[in-house]
Amino acid sequence: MHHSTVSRALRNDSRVNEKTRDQVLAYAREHDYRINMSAVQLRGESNNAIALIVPNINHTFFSDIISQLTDLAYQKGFVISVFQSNEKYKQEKQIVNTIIEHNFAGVIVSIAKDTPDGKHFSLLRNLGIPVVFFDRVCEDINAPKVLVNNREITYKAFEYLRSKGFKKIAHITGTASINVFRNRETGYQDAVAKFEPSYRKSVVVENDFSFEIGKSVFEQLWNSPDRPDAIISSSVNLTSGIIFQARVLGIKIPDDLGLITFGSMFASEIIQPQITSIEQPEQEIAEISFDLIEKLINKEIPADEKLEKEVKAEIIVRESC
Amino acid sequence: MHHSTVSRALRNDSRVNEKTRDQVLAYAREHDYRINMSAVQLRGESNNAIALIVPNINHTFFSDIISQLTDLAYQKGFVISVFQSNEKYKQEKQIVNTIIEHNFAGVIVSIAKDTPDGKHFSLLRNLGIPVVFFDRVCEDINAPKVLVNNREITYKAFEYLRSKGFKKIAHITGTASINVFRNRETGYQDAVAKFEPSYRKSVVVENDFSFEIGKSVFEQLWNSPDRPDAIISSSVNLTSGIIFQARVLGIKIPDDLGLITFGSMFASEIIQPQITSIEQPEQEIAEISFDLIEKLINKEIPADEKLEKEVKAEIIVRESC
DNA sequence: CTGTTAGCGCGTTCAA
DNA sequence: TTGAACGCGCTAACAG
Repeated sequence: MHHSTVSRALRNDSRVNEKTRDQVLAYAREHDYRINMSAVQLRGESNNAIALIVPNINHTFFSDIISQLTDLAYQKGFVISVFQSNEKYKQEKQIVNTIIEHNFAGVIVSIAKDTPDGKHFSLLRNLGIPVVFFDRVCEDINAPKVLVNNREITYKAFEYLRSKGFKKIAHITGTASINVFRNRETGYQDAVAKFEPSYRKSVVVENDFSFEIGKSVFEQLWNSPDRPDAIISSSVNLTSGIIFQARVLGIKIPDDLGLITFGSMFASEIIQPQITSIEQPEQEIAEISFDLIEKLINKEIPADEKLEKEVKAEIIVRESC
Repeated sequence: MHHSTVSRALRNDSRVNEKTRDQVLAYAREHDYRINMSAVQLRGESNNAIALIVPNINHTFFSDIISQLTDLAYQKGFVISVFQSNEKYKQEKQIVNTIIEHNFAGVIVSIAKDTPDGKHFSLLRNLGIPVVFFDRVCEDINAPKVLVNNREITYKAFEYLRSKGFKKIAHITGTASINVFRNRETGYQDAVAKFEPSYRKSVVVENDFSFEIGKSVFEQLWNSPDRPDAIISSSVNLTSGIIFQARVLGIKIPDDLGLITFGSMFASEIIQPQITSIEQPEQEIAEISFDLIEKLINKEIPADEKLEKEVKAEIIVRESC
């Protein structure tokens, strides 16, 4: 039997005799035959592996999205391959090289903190590998993007704190070079301008968000002349530090200090007081991102489409303000 | 210039003229030329992508190991590609198929809860792709394995609880079909036999460990005739539920109930009381696993070597017992 | 329905 | 030092 007949049989090509096909399949099963994807890809055939690049796997927001995407992809016959940039532009570029070399079908990405531009991603697209950005995006490149309403929700968080009687609301967030944190800051500034122009305090944490940084930033803030009576925190790691240090200093939440945090605290049920939080719709982000990359791979959308989808975070009211 | 000269130049083959090589490299850079890995692999060349299969990305133990492995791999020029089996044997087999089809250099794996045997992994090896198991392993296959001293540490946890005066120590753990939980149970049974033969209570949770399951299992246990005065819990998710429900029922930890949990609670600093925990050396597990897969890939170890490395978990004493 | 041929991009021969 | 020819495993196109 000729190998091209075998090839057809294995792909259930209708032109092959049933008996022949069954014979081939039986033999293949018997001998654990596997198609060689390298050869398939060499011929330019499609490929069902999608690369997912995240700054940090070890972070609830991203690991939730990874899980969701993996499940979605399986249902559609795709495989998600996860890469961690570790917040480093350099590693991100290395990953992009690997993706090019391994000829992935598409890429879903949330960029590292210090990624200055999207040249490496343009390159991907020039080589025919479509890219979808989510959450943290490159602004100098036209590509489908899934964004969170950070500006709006921060504004609303401020508004909510005010409605609870807090007057001196501070904002602890990340570097303005990332759209996510810049937009939160804009929302904060807008709210300050609207509601309480007399108090304004933003703390920008350039380091990685951590428990320790949260402790020290909070203590410094508390002991400064700008002592706030409420805080909007951009990260659960910082928030843990804030809660801990507040406890150390004998500060009562929410009596002495109101608190709203972006992100959900693991086991938030057993932390007292339970922290009011801004929850981002991870599942929706995953769904939209996957839908977009699938359409790009199938060329239903051009790869340089300027397409921005916004999803809405929401405030889950608990006990901290 | 002939393409084979170009090929040589790109690989820094010594037989090519320096001037020619520089010319080629300049041109390649200029045009963003990338080598086509499919073609390379088709020729049977090596490949620097290592697949990592975990039951759940969204779980501290595994996401820590993923992070560690990713960093280690980068330092050695490898790329880690993470796959989530979602605790499903079926998905695990699909992943193995993908790995075969994409011809990964090697696989590091911790198996799903319902994986009955290691046939799919034997297949990998028969096809020349080496496998290293860590934590949850297949017992019917000879391959390098990285194991945690679960039996011993559970025994010690029991011993420690006893030293604190607890008499009725229960064990909440997972299905005995997984080596990890079976060994913990053995450690528990050994300790019971040694120290306190009059009380013995194991609860095996077959479902996925979750906050809700933790709540209900604990409440049931507390209201049963076998009410314990201390618990060793196999999962932080279960533990959260236990803590929550204990609070609901007005049970004081550690006064009414002693508690030791496997795994670290996120933000454990702000949970009161702080929970005494059994911490597994994620970094060491990652290092040993990577070292083993690297040696297997380089054929410094035969792929079917029966090689078991044991790492030691340790008890971090906090306030819950 | 099945066989034949050609070529995907690369690296390895062998020859020049 | 370079070029030409071949084949890795597969599939599309064409021929039978």
